[in-house]
Order: sequence, then C-alpha cells, then structure tokens
Amino acid sequence: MPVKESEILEAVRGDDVPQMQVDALIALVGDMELHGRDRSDPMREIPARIGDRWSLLLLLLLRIGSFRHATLKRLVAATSAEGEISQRMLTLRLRTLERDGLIDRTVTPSIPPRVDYAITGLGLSLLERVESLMDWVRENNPAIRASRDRFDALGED
Amino acid sequence: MPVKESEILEAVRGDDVPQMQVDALIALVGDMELHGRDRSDPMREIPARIGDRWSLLLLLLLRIGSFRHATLKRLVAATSAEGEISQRMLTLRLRTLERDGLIDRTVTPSIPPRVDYAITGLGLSLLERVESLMDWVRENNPAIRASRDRFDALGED
DNA sequence: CTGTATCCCGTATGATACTG
DNA sequence: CAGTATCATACGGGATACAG
Repeated sequence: MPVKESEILEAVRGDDVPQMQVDALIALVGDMELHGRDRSDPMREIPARIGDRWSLLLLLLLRIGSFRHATLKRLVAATSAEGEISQRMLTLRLRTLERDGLIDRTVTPSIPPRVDYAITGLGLSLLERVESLMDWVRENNPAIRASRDRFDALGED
Repeated sequence: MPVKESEILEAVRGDDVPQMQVDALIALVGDMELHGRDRSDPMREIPARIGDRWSLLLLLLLRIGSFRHATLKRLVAATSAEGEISQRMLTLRLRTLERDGLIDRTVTPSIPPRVDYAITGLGLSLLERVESLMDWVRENNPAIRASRDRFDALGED
C-alpha cells in the first residue's frame, strides 16, 4: 500500500469516516495534479497569478488591446482601485505572464525603443474560465458580505 | 467627464488607440466590481484564497466529508505535496473560509472539545467554478511548461 | 482537542536611482 | 522608452510554547 494511502487511514482513525469518503480521499491523492506537485507547478502558480495584485488586471487590459509598457503603466493607474503599479512590479508581472505563454512581447528596435504587449490565445482561453469565477463572486458578493457581517458582529461581544 | 475617464484618455494619448478600445477601457472602469473596489473586496480576496497555499485544499477535503480540526491537519499532511500545515495557518485559513460563508464550524462542548468543519452550499458552488479553472490548467499544463522551457532557454545564452 | 500568543523568516511589493 | 539594481517594507507562513 502506498505511503500516502496509509497516512490517510491513520489520519481518520478514531473518527467515524465512511469507506466512501476514505476512497475519495485516496483518489484525491492519487490524482496529484489536482492540487499540484509543488509550488512551481502551473496548477499552483496560475491560481496564484489570478490572486495576486496585478496579473489579472493586466490580462483584462490586454484583452482589450495591445499596449506599450508605459501606456500599460498609465492604464493600470487609471483603471485600478488600488492606484499605481511600480515599474518594477509591472516588469516582473509581465515577464511571468510572458514566460507562461499568456501574453506576447514584441520589441521594435528604435530610438527610443518600443515594446508592445499582447494577449495570446492561451491567455484569452484562461480569461474565459476566470470570468466564470469572477461572475460567481459578483453574484455571491452580497451573500459573502452578509456572512462577514454576521461573523464580525459575533466577535464584538 | 469622470476623473478616471480623462485619466484613460491621457494614458493612451500619443498611441494610436482605436475608439472602440477606448470605450472598452472606460467600460472596464465603469464596472468597478469587475476588478474589485479594494483589497478587502471579495472580488479580490476570493481569488486570493484560491491562490494561497492551503485554502483550496481545505475546501477540496471538506467537499469529501466533514472533519474535525485535528483530523483535517493530518489529512492535509497526507494529501498535500507540500507537507504539513502549521496549527496557526490551519486555524487562520479555516476562520477566513468560515467568515466568508464557505464552510461551517460546529462546536460540540465536551471534554475534550470537539469541533467539526463542513462545506456549505456557497462553498460547493464556488468549487464548481474553481474546478473549471483547474481543468483548464490541467489541459494546458503542457503548453505552459513548453512556453516556460522556451523562455528559460533564451536566457541561457 | 482546539485553539491563542510570540517570535522569526522568506517572498511579494514598493521607492528610488541609474542605464542602453 | 523600457527597463535593471538596490534598498526598504508588509504580509503570508512557520516554530514553539502555552491555555481552556
């Protein structure tokens, strides 16, 4: 029996866990890709990008059109509720998105240089799934806020 | 004209941006909920939870069944590719998930005390959308890895 | 068993200055 | 313009000890 499997049996021992659930837990481990093999696994990093401060906004902007580095910086400042993005983070996030194949970077050698960023097909298809997630949040925003209010009210006693 | 709108016009001035794209950019700002009003907005925090180290795994486990605090800690160790979760983070993540209404916490006063965690309908419906995102990553994992390899190879010259 | 309190570290992010 | 380098800061996360 695999090590992980015996770990699961050990983990639930003493609790009254139905065999069906034990099987489901084992299946969860069996498909390691479900939660990612390690922290550099796309299965972990893509959701992390969606959750970080700037990547998603950059993808949303680049879905509208291709923009230059400096233009993108100004557009972030104009569209984000959180203010400006530092030049450093703009470069870092764009590099990571490019590395994962979600956006393209095109350099036009000239003086001054010109660099354009564009979303890729891969990036577009990712945005579709993320939109579905964002739709869920929009729909359930009131429920989440209500739950938070209830939770916070209890702590004030 | 709203402030943000003129900021956008300013941002793209000099670049040859079609009117359609300008309109789309303005629409993006118009719907502030699209990207969230601030960092405590569910629109920002829910994706952040999906991207953090433990929340998603906890939801996946609780979808299989309801478990006690200590059991959950052992199950994370048994199923995660990243090893154990600290007691501190387990409590913090569970509290946040509970506060947002994604899981329920049931206390049974006894000695020793017993606390069970269960996923809610809200949590289940969120997981459906997240599954769709995870499916995308699974499907496109090879493409992403290939893109990374290409990108990294260029830097080695 | 189910937490809370403290201290510590690594990484994401920011501010500023400098370069081709 | 499009970066890079350097230093500074905030926060997620971990280790350990302690409490009801």
